[in-house]
Amino acid sequence: MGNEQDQNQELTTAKAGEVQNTPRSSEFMTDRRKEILKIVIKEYVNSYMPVSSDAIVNKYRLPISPATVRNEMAELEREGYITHPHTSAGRIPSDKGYRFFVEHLMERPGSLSVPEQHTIQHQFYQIQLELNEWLRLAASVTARTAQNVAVVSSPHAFDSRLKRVELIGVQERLALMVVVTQDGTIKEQMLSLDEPTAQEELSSVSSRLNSQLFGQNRVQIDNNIKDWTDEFLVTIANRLSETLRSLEQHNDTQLYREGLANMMNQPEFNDITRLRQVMQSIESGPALPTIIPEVLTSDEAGVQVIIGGENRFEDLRLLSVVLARYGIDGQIVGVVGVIGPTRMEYNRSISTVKYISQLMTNLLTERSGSF
Amino acid sequence: MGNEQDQNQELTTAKAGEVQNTPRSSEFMTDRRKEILKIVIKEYVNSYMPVSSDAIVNKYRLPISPATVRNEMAELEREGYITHPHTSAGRIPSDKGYRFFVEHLMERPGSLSVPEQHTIQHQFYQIQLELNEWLRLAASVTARTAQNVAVVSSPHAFDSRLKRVELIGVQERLALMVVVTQDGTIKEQMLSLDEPTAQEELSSVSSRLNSQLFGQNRVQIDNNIKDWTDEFLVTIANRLSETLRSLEQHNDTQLYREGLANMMNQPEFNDITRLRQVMQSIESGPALPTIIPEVLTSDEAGVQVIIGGENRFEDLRLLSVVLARYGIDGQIVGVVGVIGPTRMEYNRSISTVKYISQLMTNLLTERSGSF
DNA sequence: TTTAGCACTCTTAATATTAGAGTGCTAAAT
DNA sequence: ATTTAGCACTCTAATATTAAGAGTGCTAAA
Repeated sequence: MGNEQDQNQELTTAKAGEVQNTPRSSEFMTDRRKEILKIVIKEYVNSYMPVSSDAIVNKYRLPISPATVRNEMAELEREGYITHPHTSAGRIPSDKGYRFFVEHLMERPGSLSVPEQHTIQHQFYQIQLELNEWLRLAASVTARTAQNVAVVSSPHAFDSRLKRVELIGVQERLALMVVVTQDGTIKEQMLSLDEPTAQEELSSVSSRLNSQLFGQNRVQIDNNIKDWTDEFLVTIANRLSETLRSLEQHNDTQLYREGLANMMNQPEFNDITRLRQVMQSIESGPALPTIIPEVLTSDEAGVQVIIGGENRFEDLRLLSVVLARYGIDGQIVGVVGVIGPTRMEYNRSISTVKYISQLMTNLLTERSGSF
Repeated sequence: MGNEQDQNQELTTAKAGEVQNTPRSSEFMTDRRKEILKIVIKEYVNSYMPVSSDAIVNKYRLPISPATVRNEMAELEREGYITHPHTSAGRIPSDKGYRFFVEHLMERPGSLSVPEQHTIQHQFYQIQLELNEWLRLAASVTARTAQNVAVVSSPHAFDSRLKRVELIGVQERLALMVVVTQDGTIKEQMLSLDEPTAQEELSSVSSRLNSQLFGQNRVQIDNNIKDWTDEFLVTIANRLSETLRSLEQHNDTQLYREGLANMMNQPEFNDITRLRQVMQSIESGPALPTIIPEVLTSDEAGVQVIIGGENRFEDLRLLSVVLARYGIDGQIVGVVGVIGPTRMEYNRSISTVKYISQLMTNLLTERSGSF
């Protein structure tokens, strides 16, 4: 409220605007146009109602007339930053408008508020120790904080090195193999054995594997066992190597989704067709499985924003995705993100994703000490 | 088609019906009325269209007139087995009608078709070894087979006995504890330690725990460690005991849901309000967390069917739930189920749930050999 | 360059109209 | 004692009609 009034003081005529402070990146985007675009987005994000020239002038007490605003909006539309749903409707932002907003207009996404940080930290403290569920819980916290759908991918290791392997007999011919890697990943796998095997033998095998293969990655292990002779030992070592390989492959990546309900209630999804389309995109569409590996390998380290599919993902047309990597680059990384309607609070989503990815990185770092 | 014609031969007059074969359980439900109810349900399940007297007579070539059918339908309605959406619409089954159908009219749900069984078995073969994901995969297979939403609860143990515990150093003061119980459950837990501790010491502790506490449950362990003196050993043993307790408590139960998309496309959910309501019930409603523990402790061993919430669960009003227990009674059990609109193919859902619960039981049994 | 004024367009809601589907009831037929 | 033909009646669903109002774009004046 007070905020809006402050900003209006910069807002007199276009000329005055152009003369002012910021080194303008484009001839077209005068300060006044920026301001109008900003207001259109702000209002539309809050209300999901097309924004009219009158409303802008009245609500924000601008020292210019609705007609002037209309002229400017017409220009903004010509350049593709906003549109009309129909002739006699107010303006709504286009994807290009959101893009410009996110890059130039939005207040720099700061941190979340301190109380919020505390709430999240508190929840994370509990997550920390619950290895099985921590990704799901992280997704759930993210969804709640960003008030949208959250996705979290299980972390993917680039070079898994054995920290420890245990073999536990389950039945005469069935054993459980638990593999822990240097980066803290745990993978369980059942092995069916050709011969009945006692726990003593399994223990002896695992202790030999531990002492001889500790700290090695898949390639080293494969090399190492080439000239081993004990057939049983080699069989198990092979299974171990396979397990490490499966960790490095993407097909092990799991995606946790939470908070569909948050998004479902947004007014843009009062249209049943859209709601269904959007749900399916998120549950089983092709976009996420494409984007996530990209983010994992991207050079960009920070938060990435994809608005309305950005012409690449048809099924994300109505959605925006805010993503960041978490983990330790080059060793073990995953993705955490927020999905919502293009009309989302970008600032909040970005802050959330940034903060949570940070926390998740800390957790992983802790867990993967090279101790 | 041929099937329907066969059945019609029993269908002449009400009197003839009453005289016939089956020992009738109620005065009211003559064979003819049963047949009509059956047809109404069958048609409605296929088409989601209210079923008219004419349609019944024509499509099934009944040797009676539409007027007679109307009279019978009026009776069925008076007794609450079917209803009208409005005066000039055909009949649709009520929950009571579905209930009667499931109990008396439906062909006994047999097994799934052999090819289907093979498909499922094939998928299960892969699930078998993937311990981390097997529940999710089971849910996913169930959803696909029943063409509805599937839920699977993680199995809950009544009396967890230690099979093996391993401690793996992660950082100086951070260790990973992996607990495997007799019934094959694996639980990982991070421990933060008061003092820096080397792997050797951790290994020595775990081997002592293994040898002294093998096969014991939480109570026995608590008893056992009372007079231990090694402080560190006691600390760890306590954490172990806590972990076993958490396995026995319900708060560890996780619910896997799959196939929301299947249900979303049903025509009854063209109404956006219903769709949202139903999604929320399934994602976060109170009904499932109430029902599942009931099923876990119920005397009823077979498949249970809850139609339209059966007056107990307001948020399931539009849904039916088909549930069965899997696992080993008294040791470790979970729940697998199918959720869909009340207008579901009960036969198929029941067969599916029956078959899958069977397979899951086998898997668990295999895994929990008292070897 | 800005703005007042105004014609114009399009949406949305409300209201009417109509055809047809399917029933319930009555009275005749078996 | 059932069953059925016949028919009046009810309600839906689709389509058209109307009217009010929101908000624009354009023109001409400030």
